[in-house]
Amino acid sequence: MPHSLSTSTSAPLTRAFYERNTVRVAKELLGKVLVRRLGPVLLKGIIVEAEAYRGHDDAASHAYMGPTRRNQVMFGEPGHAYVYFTYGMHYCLNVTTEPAGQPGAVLIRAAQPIKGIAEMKRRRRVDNVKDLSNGPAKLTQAFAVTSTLNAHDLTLGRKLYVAEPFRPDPFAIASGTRIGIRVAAERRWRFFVKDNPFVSKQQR
DNA sequence: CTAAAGATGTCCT
DNA sequence: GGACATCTTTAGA
Repeated sequence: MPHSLSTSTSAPLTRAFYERNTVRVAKELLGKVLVRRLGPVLLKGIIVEAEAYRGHDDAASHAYMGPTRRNQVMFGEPGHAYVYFTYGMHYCLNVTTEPAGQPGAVLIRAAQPIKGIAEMKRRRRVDNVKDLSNGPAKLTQAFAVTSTLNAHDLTLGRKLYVAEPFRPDPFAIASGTRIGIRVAAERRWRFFVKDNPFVSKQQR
């Protein structure tokens, strides 16, 4: 996995993949390929870090208090993008999980770029590949994800989706506590590819 | 209506 | 290790 250069991918993951327990989906998203289509330009990265956020049982989740205008997509059909704006300047990308009516989302925190790197460098205004998408807001900047993609259906294979890698390399999964939260901080619902240099923070 | 915090990144010391 | 940018959303009055 750490040095996979395969850029071919298969069809988008189906609804059934997302329509399951959020923690499990978070784990299984590791090693999958995030694909962004910008007209003729194709951007791809292997997901190497993700966090699970649930509902009434998860005080750290946006959905903890119930549905609001911002989080409503978390309560909808699984397999859609949940993009929110935070800190007055950053976007974060999630994919929705669990059956419709039941909230859940997985925050995509980091990816290993494998295609469209020049375009990502341009968007990020940095030259080091390791700095392109090793963090949730860096990733959305590199992949050109903003609120216009909120609620986008990820099973259609259009502007944004997730797919199986063509030739997956084996890798080990590690878990840790979620980053940047102040409640429910004991839960180890952050998953990442062990020893992968594109993970945002390796500790814990 | 108002205030406070936020699933962060960058630059500085 | 810490300050700070910057503004939407939300909870609570």
